[in-house]
Amino acid sequence: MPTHRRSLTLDLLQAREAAMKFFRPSLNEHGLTEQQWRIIRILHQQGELEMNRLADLACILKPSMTGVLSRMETQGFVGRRKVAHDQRLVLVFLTDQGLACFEAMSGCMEQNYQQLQARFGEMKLQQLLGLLGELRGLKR
Amino acid sequence: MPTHRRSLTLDLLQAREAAMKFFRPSLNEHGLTEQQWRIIRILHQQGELEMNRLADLACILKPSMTGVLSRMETQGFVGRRKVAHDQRLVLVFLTDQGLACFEAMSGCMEQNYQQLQARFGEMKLQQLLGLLGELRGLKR
DNA sequence: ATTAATTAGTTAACAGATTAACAAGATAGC
DNA sequence: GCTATCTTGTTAATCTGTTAACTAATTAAT
Repeated sequence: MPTHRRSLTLDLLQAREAAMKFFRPSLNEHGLTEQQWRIIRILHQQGELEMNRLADLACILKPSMTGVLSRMETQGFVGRRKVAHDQRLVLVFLTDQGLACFEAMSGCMEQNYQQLQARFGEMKLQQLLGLLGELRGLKR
Repeated sequence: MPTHRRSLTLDLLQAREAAMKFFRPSLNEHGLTEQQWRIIRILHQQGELEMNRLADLACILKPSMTGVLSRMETQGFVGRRKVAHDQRLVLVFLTDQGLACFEAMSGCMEQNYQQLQARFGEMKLQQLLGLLGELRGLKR
C-alpha cells in the first residue's frame, strides 16, 4: 500500500519543464510561443493538415486552436483554406513566411537539442523517446 | 542531418496527454482541476510549503499560483499563513477539507494508475519513471 | 426526400500560463 | 545607520486551456 508513490503525470510534467529550459530562451528571442512553434514544426513536417488532426498532434484543444491560428494567420505564418468536397474542413498550411521562420529557428533549436543530448546521454535519450512513443500509443 | 527528428518536448507532452486520459474522468467527477489535484497531492505528501517551493514542484508559475490558491482557499481546500521570522513568506497548508478531498480521491486515482500500469507494463513504467527523474534533474 | 444522428469548427465563460512591472520585506556593503 | 541589492509574492495584460453549448455541413435511417 504505497501511501505516496511517484506520480507519472507529474513526473512527465516536471521532466518536460526541465527540457523546455533548453529551448525557451530561443523561442523568446524569436518572439514565438511554445504553441506557435509546435504548430510550425508539425506543419513543416506533415504538410497541410485539417484543424482536428493538427490539434491532436500539437496537443492543443480545438477551441484554443481557433484563437492560436487566427493570431498566427494575422502574423502571416499560416494560411487557412476550405476544401470543396467537404465544406466543414479547414486545411491549415505553412506560408512562405512560416517556412522562413522555421528555417531561421531550426539551427538554434538543433543546437539546444545537442546540448540537452550531451548532458543527458544519447542512449538514455533514445530509450526515453521509445518509451514515450509507447505510452503515447495507449489509446484508452 | 536529420531534417525532422522526434521532438523530445512534444513527445513528453503527447505522452502526458495519453496518461492524463486515465485520470481526467475521475478529476472531472470530483470537480477538481489538474492544478488543484497536483497541489493537494503535493501538500499531502510534503506538508506545509512556501509558495515558491510549491509552485516549483507543481510546475505552476507564481502569478498563476496566486490565483489558483485564492480560489482553493475560497473553496476551503487550503489555508495560507505568514511566518514571523520572514514576513515575505506565505506558507500554504492543506485544510481538513483538503485532506478529506485527497482521501476521497485517492482510491479512484490508484485504480486508474493500476489500469495504466497493466496496459503499459510495470517494468517499462519503472524504467520510464527512472529516466524522467534523471531528466528532471538536469538543472540547466 | 426528410428526419435524425455525426462531425468540424466556433463562441462563450471562466481557469490557468506567460512576461513584465511592481510593492514590501530581508541582506549586504559601506 | 543607510543605501543598494536581492527575494517573495502580487498585479496587469495578453495568450492559452477547459468545458459546454452552438452553427453548419455531412452522413445514416427511415
